[in-house]
Amino acid sequence: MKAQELHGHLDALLLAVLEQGALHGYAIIEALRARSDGSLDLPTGTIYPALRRLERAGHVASTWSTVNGRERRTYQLTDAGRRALAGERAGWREFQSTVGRFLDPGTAPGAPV
Amino acid sequence: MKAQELHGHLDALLLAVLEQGALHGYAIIEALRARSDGSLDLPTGTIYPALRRLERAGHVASTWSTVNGRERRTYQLTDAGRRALAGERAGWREFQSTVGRFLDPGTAPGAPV
DNA sequence: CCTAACAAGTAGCGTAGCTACACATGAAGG
DNA sequence: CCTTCATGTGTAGCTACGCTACTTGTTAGG
Repeated sequence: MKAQELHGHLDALLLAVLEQGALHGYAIIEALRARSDGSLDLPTGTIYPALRRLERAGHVASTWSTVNGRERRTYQLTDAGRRALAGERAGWREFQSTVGRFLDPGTAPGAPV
Repeated sequence: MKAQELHGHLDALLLAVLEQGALHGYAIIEALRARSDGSLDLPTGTIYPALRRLERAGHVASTWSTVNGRERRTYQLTDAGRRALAGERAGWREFQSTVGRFLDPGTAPGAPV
């Protein structure tokens, strides 16, 4: 999948992944790849800056820990992040229904696929 | 709707609108606004360059005409454009399903909205 | 006359994901 | 022992693309 299409939706994906439990950056990349069956294979140069953006926005918080001599920065959702995720979900639904109206002819929004 | 999210999907929307018949730039903007119930209100600075991109790519062709003393540039889908639209539709479905896997099931475990 | 709607267009900006690096440790293999 | 790979974090610079703000021109209405 062309990952450029993610533009504007990556934050939502990161928040959604972290919703199921705190993870460190590298694990987030693997989680995205696993849960998307390999469709989403995002480079570190995309994920790390995105996580710092989310932290600066207060949507995630990070804590350092050392595992096997390696430094890990584990990210967890904040309350604000959880609220942001809800907003992102609403935005996604609107986006999906709006674009779908043009690209999914015949598929009524809300109808079971 | 935040229109920035369109990133990478605008071409598909334009092709989809032109699929139903040739239109000039201004009319395309109005068609997008109408068919999206006002959600998509795109500025000319977005549409005109996008149409020239599509023309350069060979996905649309344009013809000038004069209506009421006003110059109109009418765009119509080419065969390549029709094929491109089919590809964009496939891409959209994949994108939708991939992102949806992260953002859609979230409402299930909590409370039905 | 002046403003608003119609119609097309460009220059320059900002956001954000990508490429290509650098750096460090631990495990595996020759 | 040394190399290579997987793990793990991070930055600098590039590029794509939609947006803001502007210009040009015609017709219609107050």
